[in-house]
Amino acid sequence: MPVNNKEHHACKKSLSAVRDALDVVSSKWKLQIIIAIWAGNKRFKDIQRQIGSISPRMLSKELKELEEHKLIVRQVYDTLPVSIEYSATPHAETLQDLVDNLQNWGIKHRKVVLGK
Amino acid sequence: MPVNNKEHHACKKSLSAVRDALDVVSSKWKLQIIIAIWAGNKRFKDIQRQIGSISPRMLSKELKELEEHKLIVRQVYDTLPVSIEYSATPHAETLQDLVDNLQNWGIKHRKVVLGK
DNA sequence: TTAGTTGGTATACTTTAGTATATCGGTAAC
DNA sequence: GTTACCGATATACTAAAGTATACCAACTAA
Repeated sequence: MPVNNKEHHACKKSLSAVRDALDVVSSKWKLQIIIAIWAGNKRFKDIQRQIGSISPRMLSKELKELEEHKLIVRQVYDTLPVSIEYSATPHAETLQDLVDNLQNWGIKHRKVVLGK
Repeated sequence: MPVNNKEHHACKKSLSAVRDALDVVSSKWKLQIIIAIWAGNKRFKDIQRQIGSISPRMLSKELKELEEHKLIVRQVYDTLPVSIEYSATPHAETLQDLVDNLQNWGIKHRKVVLGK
């Protein structure tokens, strides 16, 4: 990689944007939760059962953060008792490409490290 | 995002590859170190000075891990005293696209969260 | 002779992420 | 009336990541 290369410059210019992306994508549970919701699980307990190993504390915390990040929405239905449904936003769908890229690089990387 | 969607399936199929990529990319220092090396810094102290805030302990640890990941190589020169040079491998260059994607998603994401 | 550079290591600490487990008020089914 | 489900919260803990600071032997330049 040459010095002052255009791509190098593009890479260096903003690691804070990279950090923003990683805040979402690098946590142990956030992607798994979104995937569980994409798979049709809307309720707290459904998501918890789908993932299997997440504690209610973490699920609660991560759901709140995902909502703050506008990746999911929490809807309260006026039933008795109230029921609550989580759904993924269109913004969450934009994660798909990023996750694919991470995955593909991960596969390539493993081949390089393990000597193909 | 519909259930049983092809893209959804592709996303779910291997979160472990995503984890492999994140092992490299989500640490506080690894990318910064590679960027410092790309910028022409080859020696331990040069890299440390370039980054500015990294402790020698972390730099040492991260350099070792980057070498294990085959992203950099450590060369020992038979001078007096011995001098050591780090350089990035071609494999490290493949990170460029991934980092660009993370960065672009991060920028998009910030716009969404802050309401454009 | 003394101060500084090099490529680190050692020890101890804090901070962040994640785990484990018990509990809650309300409701519904048996 | 008791047991279980729902959507969580509370408290306490462990583990992983990162920080702070001092130090080292070998060498060099003033």
